Amino acid sequence: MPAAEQQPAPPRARSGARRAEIVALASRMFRERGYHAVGMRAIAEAANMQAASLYHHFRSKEELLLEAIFVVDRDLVVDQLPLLESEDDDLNHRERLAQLVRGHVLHVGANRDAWWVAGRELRALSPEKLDAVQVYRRRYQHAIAEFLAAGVAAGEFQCTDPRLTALAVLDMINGLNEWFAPGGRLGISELADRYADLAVRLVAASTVAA
Amino acid sequence: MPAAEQQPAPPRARSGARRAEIVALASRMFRERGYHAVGMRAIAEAANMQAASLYHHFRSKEELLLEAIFVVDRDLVVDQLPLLESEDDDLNHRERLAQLVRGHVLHVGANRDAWWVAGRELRALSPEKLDAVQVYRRRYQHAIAEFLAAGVAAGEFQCTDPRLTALAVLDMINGLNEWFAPGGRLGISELADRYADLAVRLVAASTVAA
DNA sequence: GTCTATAAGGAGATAGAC
DNA sequence: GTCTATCTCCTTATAGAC
Repeated sequence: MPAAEQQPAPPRARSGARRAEIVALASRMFRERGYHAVGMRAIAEAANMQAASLYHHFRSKEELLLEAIFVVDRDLVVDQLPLLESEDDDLNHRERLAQLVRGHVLHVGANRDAWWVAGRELRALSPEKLDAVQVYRRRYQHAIAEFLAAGVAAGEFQCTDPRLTALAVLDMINGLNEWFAPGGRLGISELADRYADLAVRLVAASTVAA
Repeated sequence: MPAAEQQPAPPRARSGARRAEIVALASRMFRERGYHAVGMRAIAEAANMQAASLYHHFRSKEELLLEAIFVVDRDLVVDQLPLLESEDDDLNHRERLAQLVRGHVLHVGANRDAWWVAGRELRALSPEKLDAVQVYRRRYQHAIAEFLAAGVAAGEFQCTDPRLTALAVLDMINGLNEWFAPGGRLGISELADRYADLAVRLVAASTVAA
């Protein structure tokens, strides 16, 4: 995560360690109480510093939010796209879909705070920052829709509206973040398997013999 | 909606018309900008009054929020439960599930603002008010899980974990509210039909010939 | 039922010392 | 890189006139 930060770079701090700590900590607070309900003073207190010191690391509260959201959206796309786009794979579409869903569920489980914030606090971003995030999001949705369509063409899937089904699958997975908590009835890896099964059922051309 | 308001009643205004207008208007603003980002002054301005006048109609901003959330959650349960609980129906489980999903999708489409707020601003409620809402929500989830289990027992459904599948179906539908907008590629009644199909695919015991 | 005026406090952000 | 002190503005909510 703290790799590859050679962008135009914010005018103040650009280094990683402390900055990343603060982002993680703010993500958790945003998740628990909501972006607008958490003040810079509260974040500073959790980081054992004064509010003014936060402005050495971040230009504004919104930059803090963007960092939490953007990194997660970008990471998921980077992790998952190869699975969708590789053509010369020896896996069939059904197995690749299952892998994709498992990977997505595990990513959500491993980054609950950031996913929660990414899912619910987009509105707090300025239009330009919002666009930067949604570029990744649209690319992911589009890739999944294309993949489902390819599965239909290959005779493995049956799906009247790949775009809609892609959204339905993603919404199903993202909803998990609303109620999942470690230590519950089902662990995240069990959930990954079950959601993969559910997704396959949504598109499989006929009943599947495992 | 404005019927049956003979509860203990808030100490100030208890009548309906203006109050309901303000709730609807606040719901839209909460949806667009978020509960904490919308001040009482902004709500008052939209209602063509001063902030202080709002406190004649509502004891607090939180009471306004509760009204938006609670009515919607309660209404959905009241509308949908009969479909799940009636036993002597001549419809099979598959058709009843399809009806349930259609009803839910249409309800979301018809109450977008309120559903959005109910889905995302629960945290802003005090613990007692939150509980009052979640009683309805849990009842609905439980009824669906039981219904799926009954469908399995009847040999119509195949479903290894009805509780999880109930959550997955609900999350899939509620996700719709994130991206649905009237005038888009698909209208709400088309979406209702397609989501009903998807839900049936998730649980049907074998491929379904319509 | 709506108003004006205001209380009491919190917000994001900045200046400038160290 | 962190501090103290402060600016400016906005927040929810109330008091009391009309």
